[in-house]
Amino acid sequence: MSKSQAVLELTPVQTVACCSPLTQEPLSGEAAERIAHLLKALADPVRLRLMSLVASHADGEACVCDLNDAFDLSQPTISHHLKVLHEVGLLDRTKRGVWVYYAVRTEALADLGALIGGVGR
Amino acid sequence: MSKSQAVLELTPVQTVACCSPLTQEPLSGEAAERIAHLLKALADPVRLRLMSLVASHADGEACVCDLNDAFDLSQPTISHHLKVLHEVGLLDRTKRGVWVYYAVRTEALADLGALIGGVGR
DNA sequence: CGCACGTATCGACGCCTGTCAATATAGATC
DNA sequence: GATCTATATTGACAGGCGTCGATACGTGCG
Repeated sequence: MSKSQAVLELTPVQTVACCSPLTQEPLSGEAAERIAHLLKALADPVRLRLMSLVASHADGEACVCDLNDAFDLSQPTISHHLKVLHEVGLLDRTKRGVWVYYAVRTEALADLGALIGGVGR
Repeated sequence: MSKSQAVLELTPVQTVACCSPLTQEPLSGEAAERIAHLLKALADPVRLRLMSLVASHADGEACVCDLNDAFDLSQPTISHHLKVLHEVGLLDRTKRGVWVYYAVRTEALADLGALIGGVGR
């Protein structure tokens, strides 16, 4: 129950970044669970558009208020999707005053891409 | 209702292989739907293990009977997962006699990886 | 202090999906 | 043709997930 192991905290992406490409050797059940969890976070049209919106925004970060306007969805829904992406380590979160800015963790995306695509590192 | 447009049939991977990386420009809603559909196919622990099992099998293809044994799941369930992977174009299907062999479409996986990882082509 | 505004959390609802048992289909063998 | 084996399909059920409205939290401002 204690959350005292903060020293070893890794985001889901980080626990996966080390793995060899999908096609190199049979995946352990545990590794498969971790990767699937990560992919599920990305496997939603709204979240994909959020990632690409944030990434292609000036300065590589975007305020939630900007993102809300890009969709016909309620604000809590967008907030929910951003939380999912942040929790797996695909988005960074920064609060400045009342506004919250999200930025894409480019190296996390790259690791995931390499894992799937099977390109060496 | 007619299935007479076979000439233009593309697997989901093929309709997506052309796109620029996620981070390059904002995704259209339609493109996001297509990519999400693809990623959903891959975002399951059983299907990930199936892909890696098939890929690392001798000759790059595996018989369904081999795959069944690798899981504690019913045969219809494995068959279902293989169908999902085949339908989006990630697995090739070949029938030889009574046996069915699946093979990984490596270039499809590579395209998807590049799309996510953002590496140029 | 009190209010307005940006963002997050909560609870509920409906749909999608992974799983199974039962059954169907198709090829091989006798 | 009858039967056996490998794979696919069907229908049903439970749990997961995307969405919303309502509400809470927190920060800046008058």
